[in-house]
Amino acid sequence: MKNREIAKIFYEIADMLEMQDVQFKPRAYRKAAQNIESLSEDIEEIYKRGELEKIPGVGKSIAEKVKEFIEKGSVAYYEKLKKEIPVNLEELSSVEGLGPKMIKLLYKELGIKNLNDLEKAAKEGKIRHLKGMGERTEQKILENIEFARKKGGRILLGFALPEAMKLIKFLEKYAEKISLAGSLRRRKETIGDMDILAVSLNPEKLMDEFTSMNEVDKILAKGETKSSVRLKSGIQVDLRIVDKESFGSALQYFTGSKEHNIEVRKIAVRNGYKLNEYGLFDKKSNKKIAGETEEGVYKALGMQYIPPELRENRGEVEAALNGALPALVERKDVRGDLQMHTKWSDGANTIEEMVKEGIKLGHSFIAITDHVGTLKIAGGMGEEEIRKQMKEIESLNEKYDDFHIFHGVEVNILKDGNLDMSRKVLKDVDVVIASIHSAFRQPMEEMTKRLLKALENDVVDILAHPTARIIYKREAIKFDVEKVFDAARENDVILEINAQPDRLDLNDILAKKAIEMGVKLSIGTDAHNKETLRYIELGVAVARRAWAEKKDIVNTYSIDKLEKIFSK
DNA sequence: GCCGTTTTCGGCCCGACTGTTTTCAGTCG
Repeated sequence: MKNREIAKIFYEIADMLEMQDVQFKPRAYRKAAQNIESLSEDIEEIYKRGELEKIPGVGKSIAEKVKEFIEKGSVAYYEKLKKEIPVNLEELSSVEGLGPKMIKLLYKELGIKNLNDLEKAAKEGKIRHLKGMGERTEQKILENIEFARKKGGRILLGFALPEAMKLIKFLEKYAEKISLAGSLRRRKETIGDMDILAVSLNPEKLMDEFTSMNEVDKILAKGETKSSVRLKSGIQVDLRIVDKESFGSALQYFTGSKEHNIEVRKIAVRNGYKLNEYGLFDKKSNKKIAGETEEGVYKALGMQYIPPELRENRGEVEAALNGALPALVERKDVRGDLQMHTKWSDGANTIEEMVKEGIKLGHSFIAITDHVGTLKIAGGMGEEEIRKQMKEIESLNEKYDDFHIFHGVEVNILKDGNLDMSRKVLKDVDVVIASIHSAFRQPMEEMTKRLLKALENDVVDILAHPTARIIYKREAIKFDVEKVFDAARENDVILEINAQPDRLDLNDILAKKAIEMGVKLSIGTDAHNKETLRYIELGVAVARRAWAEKKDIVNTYSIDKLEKIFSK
């Protein structure tokens, strides 16, 4: 898929146009980039059908550039702009506080093209003499370069969420109301920073407590209504305090996404209103229509309440206007976990320990899916061990009579698409999870064939972590998504949403696509110890971001129904 | 450069904080 590549080019064009003080075009390019980036379909397919201009935000001119990129692998307009200001935009704009205007100034005056140039100039005290700059700006740049290098920016949802909850728990003592906002509340797979919103009878005290928390490494800004700190863990946290009457509109505003808010504000304008963080106002009389609750704001705009996970401008605004939002699956609908490992292979706990933890989490079933076959690193079990494990699970099922343990295995899909275990054994276990662990450097067509062969194998129930990506570490494997998802549906194979924080695979976009294609999904934590069974909530988050309803997620089914599905 | 439930031309979301300023531009969300 060239979607990301193309989106990146348009984002950069937007920045470069902004450097040249071009009006409005940057916004147009950014919008197109955002829409292309979140397409679930390969943009080349859309191009082949001649439907590029049907993508929102893509008109004649941008469609031309997409076409040019697909056909020639480059965009002349982009190359031309790059020559005018030949800097490493991605690198430089990763430094907090550096935007297009400053980057341009730094290049024009000092020839700064990348982080190294920037650091050198700052250390030599050259930046402070530029117009609009000073000593403090220079100092800040130096500090932020170091940070930009160290962190690379974003952190995983699964790591940010517990930390954020801890802060909320501490701060709520000083607040009347408090909530997460921003990308964390939307449960994006990675988080740039944490946003917290609060109402307080004693705002000053709350700000003081916030900026003096143990976790704080540095206070970046402190004001009456907004403060920012950097935690020792490197995460930036913004706290905003608003009036009680504005809490709903502020929460809506600070939850974003930015693109979602732009759409919602347009609806407001269309109705003769104005929407900002203080409330929804009648434009003429300036009378406040709503603002205390988010629900009230959406309602006043004639929309259904939109759950935060959907607020990505992927069609939710239109759906909410039409009363057509999905009834999203909830954590409480999920009755069990469909992938985990124990001491039988590479896990840390026994089956019984996993059962007990599952019960604690409110599950009524789990699937034990240890590695089998020649995947020796993961302690793959042989045929005899599988039979022994079967006996242990049988007796545990008798012991815990309100709880059910499915006996499963996770089997490797070999390079040729065959499974790494004899069919005879696989037929005897309850549930077979197939997955790719060694991706080689297979071309897309071969990878597609490999997956299709596995999906067509009648013993396979679930395809786990289908793209095998590791966030920020390993690229997703490339395959023909349409063909593979079609085959999953036709062969009644469930696709997994793997809930490991660095996997989240399928991701929200692909999972949404799978649902649209009629494929069923499962959530598996892939836990290798009992503590990480709690990652189930990350899987639910991805499902919700994928617009999944209860019926789309098999973890919500009864044990009987699952047994039938697995014995297909 | 895109778009249309007033529009095929004339609009395009809105406000806080910072650092430099003495009234504001740039950045961020």
